[in-house]
Amino acid sequence: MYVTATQSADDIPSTTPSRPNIIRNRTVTIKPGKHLFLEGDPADRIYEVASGVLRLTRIMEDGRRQVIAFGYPGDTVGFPSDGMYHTDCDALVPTTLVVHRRSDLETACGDAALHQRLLIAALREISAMQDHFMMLGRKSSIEKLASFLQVLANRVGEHLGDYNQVTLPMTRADIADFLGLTTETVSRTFTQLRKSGIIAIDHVNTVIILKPIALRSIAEGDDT
Amino acid sequence: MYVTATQSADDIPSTTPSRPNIIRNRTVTIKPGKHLFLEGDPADRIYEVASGVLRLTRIMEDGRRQVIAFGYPGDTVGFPSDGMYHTDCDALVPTTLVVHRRSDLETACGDAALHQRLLIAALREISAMQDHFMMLGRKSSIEKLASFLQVLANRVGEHLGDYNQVTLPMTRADIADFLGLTTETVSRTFTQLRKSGIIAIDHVNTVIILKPIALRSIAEGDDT
DNA sequence: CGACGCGTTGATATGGCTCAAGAGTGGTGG
DNA sequence: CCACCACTCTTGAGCCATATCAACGCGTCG
Repeated sequence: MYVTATQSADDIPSTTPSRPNIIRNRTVTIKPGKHLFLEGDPADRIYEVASGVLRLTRIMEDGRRQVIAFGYPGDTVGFPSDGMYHTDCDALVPTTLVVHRRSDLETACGDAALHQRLLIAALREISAMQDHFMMLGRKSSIEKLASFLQVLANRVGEHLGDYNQVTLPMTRADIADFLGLTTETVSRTFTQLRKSGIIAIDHVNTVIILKPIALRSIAEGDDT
Repeated sequence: MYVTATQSADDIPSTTPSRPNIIRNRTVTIKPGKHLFLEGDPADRIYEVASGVLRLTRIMEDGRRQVIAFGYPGDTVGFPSDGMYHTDCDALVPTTLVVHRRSDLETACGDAALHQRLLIAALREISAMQDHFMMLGRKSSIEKLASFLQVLANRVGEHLGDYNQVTLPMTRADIADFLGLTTETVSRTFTQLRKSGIIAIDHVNTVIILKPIALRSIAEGDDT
């Protein structure tokens, strides 16, 4: 019962608050490169990622970009403030989303369990962002990249024999803008991790973690 | 009816969810240097700053510190995730707080208006953190400091004739750890803004904004 | 008065940026 | 199937913004 392909979220018909879940929990899919919403758009919907990967970005007038987050399955995006979105959001790969209405989060009078789930997601978001602050403000480039791989490995790593394999759907530029670095530095740092035997790089976007403990100790800064 | 001085928030008696607001909206004050909570503490309370200034910090094992936020009147702190706090929180000046129970946020079955207010605060927090990301990841030291002063001036600036005066209750080290810089760089950047006539510095912790437009254009990066 | 914490300033070091060139990769059309 | 093009990734060389190390002034407090 998916709404296929390029249908925009805005095409979803509104339903009255009292309607049952079967209508409210609509699903949409979006294609790579397509925007789910833009900064400043009125925020009527909240999205849970069911499959795929989203990219949340902020852009300054002069073009400097910050990737705020990558949205993986289980993540919720589109929390509104002042009734609008505060980031751009697009898809890195074909992505399936469960659509909720903003009122599902903001008013408790509908589905209480859903309301609770969205709220918990917002609180988890705050916590995750606090981690990210430490990363952006106080970590070296190698610590940043190690932390990044560490988190991805835990969340979406696939076991490959003894090792953990991570597929990166984003470009080096995306990683750079997420970590507050340049693409060149990200590339060099990948090389550094590879040459020290901590990771192996299959195709550019496939990383195998050979020494998870070493990776973790770099990420935490126990190392130097 | 304030709970004075050093009484910890944990001393507040629990009330059943159905009890009226008069008990639930308790107020506490904490003194400078005293901790309201620490990272990892079980999070049973959420606090609204009524007066004063709080400091929210994260510390790495090797001592590196990131100031996550300063909590000014109107701000809400202590959003829990996994049932615990994820930052340390202490006071920079004597601070008065309205105490809410975690369940006031997490369950909608009590005071609906309060629930709503805490929820909005959480969403505003997410939005504010997104701004901060851009600052940490992509701005130069002078842009960071200009943004910081800009935000403070808007929120807590006092009009002083034609100018806007901001009192800084935090040290240079706090500002540095908030902006992802060192105290030396913060100090030098203050000097730079002062020498260019954009701000004046009265006592160390009192800044007068002489050229708000110039400050803003630096903060936004319209400048270079 | 002395000691300590904080802020400023100077000198030097360096991590990550910038600029530049080339190598890999994927898509497209002939 | 191959040639070409566009785009991404990698690597190198040099530079610059910010960190680091160090000295000193100033105010506060015991």
